[in-house]
Amino acid sequence: MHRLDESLLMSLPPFSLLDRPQVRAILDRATSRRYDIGATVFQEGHDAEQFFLLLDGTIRVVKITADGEQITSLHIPPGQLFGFAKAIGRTTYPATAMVASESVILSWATPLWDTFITEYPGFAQASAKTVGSRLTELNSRIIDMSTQHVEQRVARALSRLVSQSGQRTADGIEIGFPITRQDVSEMTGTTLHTVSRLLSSWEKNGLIKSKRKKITICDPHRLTLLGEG
Amino acid sequence: MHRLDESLLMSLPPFSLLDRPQVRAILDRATSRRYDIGATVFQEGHDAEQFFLLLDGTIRVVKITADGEQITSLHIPPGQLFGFAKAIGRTTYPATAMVASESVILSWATPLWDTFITEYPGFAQASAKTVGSRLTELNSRIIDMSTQHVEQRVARALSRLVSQSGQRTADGIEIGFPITRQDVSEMTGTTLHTVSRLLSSWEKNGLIKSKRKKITICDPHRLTLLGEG
DNA sequence: CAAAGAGTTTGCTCTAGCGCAAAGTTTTGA
DNA sequence: TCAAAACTTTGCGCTAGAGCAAACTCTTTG
Repeated sequence: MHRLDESLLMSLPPFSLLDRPQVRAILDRATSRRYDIGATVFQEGHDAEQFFLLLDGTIRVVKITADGEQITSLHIPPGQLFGFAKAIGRTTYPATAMVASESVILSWATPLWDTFITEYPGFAQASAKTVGSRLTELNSRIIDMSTQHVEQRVARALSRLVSQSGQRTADGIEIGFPITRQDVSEMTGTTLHTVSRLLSSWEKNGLIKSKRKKITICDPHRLTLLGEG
Repeated sequence: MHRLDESLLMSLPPFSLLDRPQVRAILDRATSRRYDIGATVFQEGHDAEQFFLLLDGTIRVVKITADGEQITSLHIPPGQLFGFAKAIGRTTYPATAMVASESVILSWATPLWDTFITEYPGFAQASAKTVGSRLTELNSRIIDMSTQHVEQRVARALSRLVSQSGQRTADGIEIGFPITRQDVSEMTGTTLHTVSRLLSSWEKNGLIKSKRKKITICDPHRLTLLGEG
């Protein structure tokens, strides 16, 4: 394995408050690995032996409901820590992490978490921020679900995805990883049928374009308006 | 103000990993205050100047939606820390905390958070647990909202409330603070009408008893079954 | 003790969106 | 190259539950 280049990584959220030697020290203890699409990084309930940093790609974090249905609880964009059970006082992973698009992931053994937290206050602060933003995100999803209609929820979900991992293309901004109607329905608490109908009608209005597993937002502004009901 | 008795408080979650002198030190820096029902402890968006520990009573944490509607994001039972913006990397409160039943609350100036965290690893660990359980709770509410019908959601909400702050009475277990149909509807993303209808029908079946602002679960087991659909 | 206020119940109507079914399309892989 | 598998679209009927309206009951207060 080649040595990781700290200068490229220093600007990532978890490291932004650290100086170069600190980042160097942390990276020197990391393992880097590439994962294919569909791979499982860790599974709900398993012992949290490692924590992770997504360098490139997308991770989908899913929970399985009592009756076997699967729902997507969040998407991790590159540059974020995930699977840090230690930070939330757990010893097992609370959800399953799957690779949504080919990813490069750094990992560390869980015991290092405490080391980093105590040795690098900047790291502690940054990871608190991450946890905080998850909390905020979940909260606003609950609000959405309790007050918004599905059209608005789907619009918002797409907006979020685009802002996390959108990529400019000729037609507009495209969601940076393969995503099915089913996926979107799992994120918004609806059915793939309804999502399909919505996307079709939006496509007719020129709001989006979509292929199989691909969604491109042509008019992000109008989409946002839709989401605000 | 009289001196707080550390021996009574040592068993509370935030202190359970600390020894007596440590708890003593923390308590010596706390301010204790009683709040009447309906009072506001802090408001969303305001500078987080303090963090809190609920000794007795109940706190309702609410968020206001874009269109002015208010939704209850969680209830704090006695013994829990709340308003710890620092722990989630924020400088302002992310929600509003209102007093749901007459409460006694300890508070500390926010800068002390860092002091406690670094000086008392047990405190850091315990607060991570609290954050973690909030995360878990929100997550499972999202799952509920996306997969369960309102009858099941309401059943679960009542179960949660009862397990957090239930009090034995002659008829069964009663929710330990005044709560309206409207409140329940805000917790479950439905309307007070639907909640009222549900409670009425449950009352006919002998599952619950309810007065104005009071709900008593006569048959907790059957309620749980209902919640599992 | 009246009168206002706060909370609850119930009836009725209407529709968003689910569930089911079936056919179309794209991709995979043998 | 031809199935089979995976994904998507569309149609149709149906119901959970929202929205609205109105009456009822308990509580507070002047």
